[in-house]
Amino acid sequence: MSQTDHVRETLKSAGLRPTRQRLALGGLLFNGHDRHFTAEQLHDEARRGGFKVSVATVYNTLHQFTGAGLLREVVVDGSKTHFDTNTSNHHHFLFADGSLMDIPAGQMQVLGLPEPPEGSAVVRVDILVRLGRAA
Amino acid sequence: MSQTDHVRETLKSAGLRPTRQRLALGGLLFNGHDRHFTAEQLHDEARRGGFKVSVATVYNTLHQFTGAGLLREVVVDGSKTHFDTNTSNHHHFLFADGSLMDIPAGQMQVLGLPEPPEGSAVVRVDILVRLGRAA
DNA sequence: GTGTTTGCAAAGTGTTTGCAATTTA
DNA sequence: TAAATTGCAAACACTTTGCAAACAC
Repeated sequence: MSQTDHVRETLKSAGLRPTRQRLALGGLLFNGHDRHFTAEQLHDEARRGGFKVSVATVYNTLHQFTGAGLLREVVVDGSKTHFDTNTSNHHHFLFADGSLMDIPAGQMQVLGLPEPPEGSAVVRVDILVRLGRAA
Repeated sequence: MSQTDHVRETLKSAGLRPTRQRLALGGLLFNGHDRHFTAEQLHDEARRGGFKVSVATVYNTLHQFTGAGLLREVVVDGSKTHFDTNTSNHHHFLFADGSLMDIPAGQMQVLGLPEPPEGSAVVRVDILVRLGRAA
């Protein structure tokens, strides 16, 4: 199965029409490698690769992908929104330069988490490990 | 010691001049209760209390307070910046309505955190427990 | 064909900045 | 009086929206 077919298949199973733009952006994202990126980075990458996409479409597409469970948003600071192609349960290292690295949740465990207040339930636990230069 | 004197003292020990604006905003914040708020909320609160401060000054002041270690920023989503008067080591519950509640770090422990990559060191670990309505 | 998607530019948020006027020490 | 701080409005960065044209099925 070609890479294009794989993306086409991914979109179809997510209920998204395989438009030219979605195929192009999906081709950059769903290639087997986990990656972290912002809308701007993906837009730049697409244009450098010769694909003409508007910023608005990149944003729309990323939100559609996220809504379809193909991407996850990662909140690391107030400015840009970061997306992650790894949608499984995991956490992150945040490097001093702003880049991210996944930490598989499997090897981690949080002890002592208090019960959430009456009427609420835990939806997700996000752990962000902020890193600096070694001492 | 009056509340005003307490704020004045707090500012002085942080190396910040006790200007009218800082005293007013500090008075709203450093009253013994831990609170979470955004710049806009604090600005509204100040004006409702009859104090005229510009948005720019609220932002400047919050950043000065943060730089002086009197406040902490809490990242919960890409939109607004949240500030926290609790500067000790702790984590957060994020309710469905966007409000926050502190979780003392003392009772918590994270197991299985991998070593940070060569050349970097852990600066801080932030845990955000996202809550929804109970099932 | 018919409903969906795109692109553009304009509007919207939240936040920062430049600079003259004001205030503090 | 000298240096720090404020307020305003304009500038900013990122993101969303409205709507006609283009496209997928």
